[in-house]
Amino acid sequence: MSPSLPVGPTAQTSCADCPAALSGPCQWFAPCLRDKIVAASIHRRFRQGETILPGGQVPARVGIILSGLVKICTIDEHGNDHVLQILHPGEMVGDPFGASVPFSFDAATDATLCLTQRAPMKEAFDRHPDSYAAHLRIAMRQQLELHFAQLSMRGRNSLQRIAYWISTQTPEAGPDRVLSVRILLSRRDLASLLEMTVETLSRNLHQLEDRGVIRIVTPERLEILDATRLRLMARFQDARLKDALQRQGWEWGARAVNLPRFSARGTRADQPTLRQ
Amino acid sequence: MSPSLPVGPTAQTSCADCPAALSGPCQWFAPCLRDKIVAASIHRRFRQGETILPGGQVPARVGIILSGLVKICTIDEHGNDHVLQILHPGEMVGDPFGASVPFSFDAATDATLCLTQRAPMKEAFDRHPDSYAAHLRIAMRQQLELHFAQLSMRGRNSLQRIAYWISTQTPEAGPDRVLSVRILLSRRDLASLLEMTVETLSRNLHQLEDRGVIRIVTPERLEILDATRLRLMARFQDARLKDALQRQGWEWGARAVNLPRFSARGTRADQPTLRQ
DNA sequence: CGGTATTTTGAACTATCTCAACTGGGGTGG
DNA sequence: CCACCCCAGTTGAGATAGTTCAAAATACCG
Repeated sequence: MSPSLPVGPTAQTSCADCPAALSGPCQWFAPCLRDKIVAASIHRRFRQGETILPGGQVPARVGIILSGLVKICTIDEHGNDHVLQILHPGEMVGDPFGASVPFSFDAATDATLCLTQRAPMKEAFDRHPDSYAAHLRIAMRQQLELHFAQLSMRGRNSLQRIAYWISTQTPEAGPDRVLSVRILLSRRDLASLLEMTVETLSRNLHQLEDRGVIRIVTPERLEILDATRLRLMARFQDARLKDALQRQGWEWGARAVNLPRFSARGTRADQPTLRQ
Repeated sequence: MSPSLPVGPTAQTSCADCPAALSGPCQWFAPCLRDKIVAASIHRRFRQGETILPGGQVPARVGIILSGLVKICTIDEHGNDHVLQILHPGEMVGDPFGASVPFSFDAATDATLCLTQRAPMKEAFDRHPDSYAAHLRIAMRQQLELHFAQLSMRGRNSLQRIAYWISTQTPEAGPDRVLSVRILLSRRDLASLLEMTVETLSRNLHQLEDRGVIRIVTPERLEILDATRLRLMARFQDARLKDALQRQGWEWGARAVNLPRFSARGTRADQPTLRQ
């Protein structure tokens, strides 16, 4: 078993169709290190509702989601839990550096995870400082996603939030090119994620149906009849964001918007930052 | 100017009382690199409401907040902006690795920032891979804070949210040991941050006063009369979280809570993860 | 089929928003 | 110096989205 072989025999079967193979941490490491990690990995199936990692724990392993959905949730003092975020295949459960997160990670659907011992992974990180940068990028991206999720709630009513959520789901194109979305989450989880009661969720879904935007085939299967109107209702801001990304060449403090009463006051003296 | 000198003459005045001196990125680097960065830094004052960094820009500099508060905000299509997060002295504005963030950073109060050219800082990061780890830790902490902020909204009514916000502020002990809080944010910003209108904010503050929990000395100065009741109203979960952190020795999938219909079904066959 | 869990519907209730008017302090200009 | 203005903050009253509680309907599974 020479260390130059990319993957060992056990790994070959495991990693061939791994959704994290391209995005996850496994590919940051040199083959020899990767082998070690793979050797320390196990696949494990979790049933819907099962707790994968309870809050406040520092687990001996980190997990990468292979299939299914994982919900980050917190249980308040009344026993009702709030879904904060949904994690998809390829994303990580648990911090590889051993930080304890005070939220519980539960299987939102039946799910399989690739569990890796944290110790060898930590070692691999230390030997490959580059991997820190890679992991950092991912962390920043997740934070950005969180900000967006937060944004998708602000100033939106329940109908708009559902419309938004549906339009973020990647639809499957059916036989006659009808776009359909499968709701993998239970009504309870989805309602909690979208900050509303199951009742309003149900009512609003049917309101969307009444307005001819979607069709509820079965409770877990929707057809999107009017994608444009759906996005309008969701107040999708793609356009605005793209615009923002295109404006270039900004410098610090070059523009002041939203001036309250200071507009006329104050010295415009020191503007040390323009150019370079 | 030998590279072994910890700080150059310009820096000495600047960095002596820097709030980021202990927590910020400056202290991750070796003195010689730090000098270079300090040489490329400028202090700059921003007035309340001034835009420090508009959304979607990749600035040539990153800033560290020295004093004042910075709001991360986004302007929706109707022109009203939503405050997503408040940054405090010591925290960073702009990504040192040049990621463009689609949110605008505005001065919530008059504020001073230490602006550093991104290029030399990036260089310092690359030469000191350890600094990646340090920065990663900070990123994770910020993400955790975000999750908490999100949590502080869920399932809470406006009164509870204000109570929560007040109890997160660090109070100053007055002369006769009366705890007082200075509200640096405008009502508009605070209301936006807490997801309510200025009217409800005002009403709820006065309701807290009527209930004898706080006293509104001036619109921007509160006295906390009953800290215990305030925390109760805020539904502070410190206790629960501490509990969670104390439970140790957890392993993956050892416990299943919240079992829906799968409780009786399914094989309990493969539990490959216990011990080690 | 029969029992159970989930989803949907209904109707009363309530927190929050909206719109509009009022207040008071600080700065401005006569 | 005083009157005025302007704006942030406060208060009031009506409108409404969303909750709550309760019950019916549907889907799921042995």
